[in-house]
Amino acid sequence: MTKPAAVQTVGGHAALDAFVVSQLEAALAASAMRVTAPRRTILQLIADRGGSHFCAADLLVDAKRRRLEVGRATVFRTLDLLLAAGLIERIDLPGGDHAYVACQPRRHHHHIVCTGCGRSTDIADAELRAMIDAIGRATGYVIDRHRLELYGRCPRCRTGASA
Amino acid sequence: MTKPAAVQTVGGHAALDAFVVSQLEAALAASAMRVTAPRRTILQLIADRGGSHFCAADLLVDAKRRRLEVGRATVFRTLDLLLAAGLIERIDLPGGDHAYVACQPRRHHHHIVCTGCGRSTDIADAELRAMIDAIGRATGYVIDRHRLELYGRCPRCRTGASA
DNA sequence: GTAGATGCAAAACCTTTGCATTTTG
DNA sequence: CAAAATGCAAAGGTTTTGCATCTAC
Repeated sequence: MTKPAAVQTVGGHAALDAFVVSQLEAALAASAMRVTAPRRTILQLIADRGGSHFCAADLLVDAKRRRLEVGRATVFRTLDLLLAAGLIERIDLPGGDHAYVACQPRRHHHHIVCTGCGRSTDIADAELRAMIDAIGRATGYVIDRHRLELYGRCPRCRTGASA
Repeated sequence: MTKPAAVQTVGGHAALDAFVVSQLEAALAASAMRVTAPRRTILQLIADRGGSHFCAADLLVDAKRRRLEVGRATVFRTLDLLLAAGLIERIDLPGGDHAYVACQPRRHHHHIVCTGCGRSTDIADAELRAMIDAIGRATGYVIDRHRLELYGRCPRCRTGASA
């Protein structure tokens, strides 16, 4: 049996906390995109989710609750933007719906999503690359993209709540 | 560096070919669900896709083209059924949309999806389990579910067409 | 004969788009 | 000031649902 080591978490939800504006400006300015109030608002809403996954509708609800003005269309457009910038990533929940999570920009990684609190942690696993190469050799495929998602219960949820 | 072996393909699209009806009857009868004409039709449509991924709309189109009668609602309902029975699985394409693929029933595995022809192959990789355990240990999560999807070009598409 | 399945069409959803107005750089 | 972004509302597409009818067991 192999001994898979080299597992390294690369940080998770803190990614958008204080950096919010700087990350945004860096990413957007670099692409000739403008830093606007609605975009700041949306980034803030995402940051305030504390790392839990969310979908467009969630943000709209949060915004409405906090009486922040953002249009539906703008939320969708901004999510696409953040996705392209690598500040958020699309994940697919076990149930079948999809959501987004804030994550380390521009670095390949995977996610563990807690089925308890919905928070996610980024994972960088060099091992995976080797395994994928082996699968490619075994099947004859040239594998050029992959996606790994893990679901479970985070330390906090295991000790805190029951179940 | 680890030497990931134990990669074993467990067969792919042939799963629904001849077995169609028997599989269906086995799975459905076991759940007090009925074997009906529309369900057979849908299974046939899936089988005839030759292993390529598809979505509900694709089947509707195929059905219309072949003048087979199936209602929209029935297609959706049957897909849910087959999903629950493990005869098909939901996958998520790189582009973001999701689709289904026929696969080995009731055995845990992963998919390689060819970005050329859309066909998929099932993969059983024992290695992955070890890696996931390691990630669990490293992060403190209790991982109870995972999803791995690989995308690339299959041997046929690499040799046949260019690009 | 009866529980379960079908089909239709309407409803519910989610996401995108057109366009006039506002804002950023 | 020009280009880009916003917001609204309407359009588009997909999946679900209610209900009367039909059918497998």
